[in-house]
Amino acid sequence: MQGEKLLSVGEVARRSGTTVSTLHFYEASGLLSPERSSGNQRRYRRDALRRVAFIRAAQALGISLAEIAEALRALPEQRTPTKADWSRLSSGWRAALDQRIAGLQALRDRLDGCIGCGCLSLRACRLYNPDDALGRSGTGARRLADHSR
Amino acid sequence: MQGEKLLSVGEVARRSGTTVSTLHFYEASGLLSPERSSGNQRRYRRDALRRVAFIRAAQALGISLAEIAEALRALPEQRTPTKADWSRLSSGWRAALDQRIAGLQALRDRLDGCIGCGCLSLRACRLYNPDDALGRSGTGARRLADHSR
DNA sequence: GCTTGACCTCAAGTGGACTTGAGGTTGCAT
DNA sequence: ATGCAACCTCAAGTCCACTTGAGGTCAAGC
Repeated sequence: MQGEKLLSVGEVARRSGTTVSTLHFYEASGLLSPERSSGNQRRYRRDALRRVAFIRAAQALGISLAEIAEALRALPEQRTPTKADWSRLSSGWRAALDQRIAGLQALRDRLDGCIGCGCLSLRACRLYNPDDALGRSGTGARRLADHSR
Repeated sequence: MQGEKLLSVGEVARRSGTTVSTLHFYEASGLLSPERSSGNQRRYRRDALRRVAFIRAAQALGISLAEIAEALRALPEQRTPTKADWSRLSSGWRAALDQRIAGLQALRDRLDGCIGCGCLSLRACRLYNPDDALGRSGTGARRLADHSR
C-alpha cells in the first residue's frame, strides 16, 4: 500500500483554491505539515485538500487560525483521521455555528425592529441599547457575505 | 432649542462601551465628526451614541469600517437623520445580513452532512468539495460567536 | 547539458482595526 | 490659584492573515 500519489504545493494550491504562499503560511502556523521530497519540496497527501477545505470552512465560521490549529492538533497528524475524530471536531464547530447564526438572527430581529421606526432619532432603540454585548468580538467579522473570490 | 447637552469623549466611550482611542480612531476614519469645545475638546451630540451602536452592529454584520463610513456619508452629518435615511440604510444591511445568515446555514447543512460520515477519509465530501466558493472572503470573519467581553 | 518553470527560505511589507505612549493642555473642584 | 483627572495630537506599535520580494535550487523536456 502507500501507493498514494503525493501532491506538490502548486497542485494543492490550485485544487484547494488557495495560493502557494498561503500554504506556506499555514504550514508555518502549524496547520499543515507535508512531507518533503528528496529535493526538499513539499509533498502533500491527498487528505491535505480536505484539511485545507476544513480550515477555510472553519474560518468562515469565524474561527481563528490559532483555534483551528489547536483543534487540528487533536487529529492525528500523519494518519488519516477516523470518523470519530472528525465528528468530535465538527460537531463542536456545529455548536459554534449555531450560536453564531442565532446571534445574527437576533441582530436581524433588532434591525427589523428599527427599520422604519425612525430609530436614529428616537431615544429608546433596541439597536442603540441592546443590553447584551453586541459590541466587540475580536476584530469583528468581515464581509462574510462576499462570496466573490 | 439646541438645548441638547453635549457629551465628552469619555462619556461617549463609557456609554457606548468603546474606548476613547476607538472614538478617536473612528473620527480619523470619518465615521464621526464631533464638534469641539472652546478648548478643543470633542463634544458629541447624543445621537453619536446611536451612530456608534450602528457602527458596532454593522461590524457584527461583517461590514468593514470603510463601507460603514461610506454608508454613513449618505446621512446628514450635522442633522439628526430622518426616518427615511435610516430605513434606507438599515434595510440594505438587512439584506446583507439575510445573505450572511443563509450562507452560514448552508455551511451548517454541509457540516451536518459531514458529521459522522467519516468525511475526512472519504473522497467525495461536500465540505471538501463545495463547488461554490466558500473560501476566502476578506480576511475572514472572526469569532463572531464570542459574546464575552 | 541547458533552459524554464515550479519550487525553496527568509525577511519585510500590507491592510484593517485598533492600542500605546510621549509630551503637552483644559476644566472643574477645592 | 492650584491640583489633578480628563482631555489633546501625533507617531509608533500590535495582532492577524496573508502577500511580496530577493536570491537561490530542483526537475523535466528538448
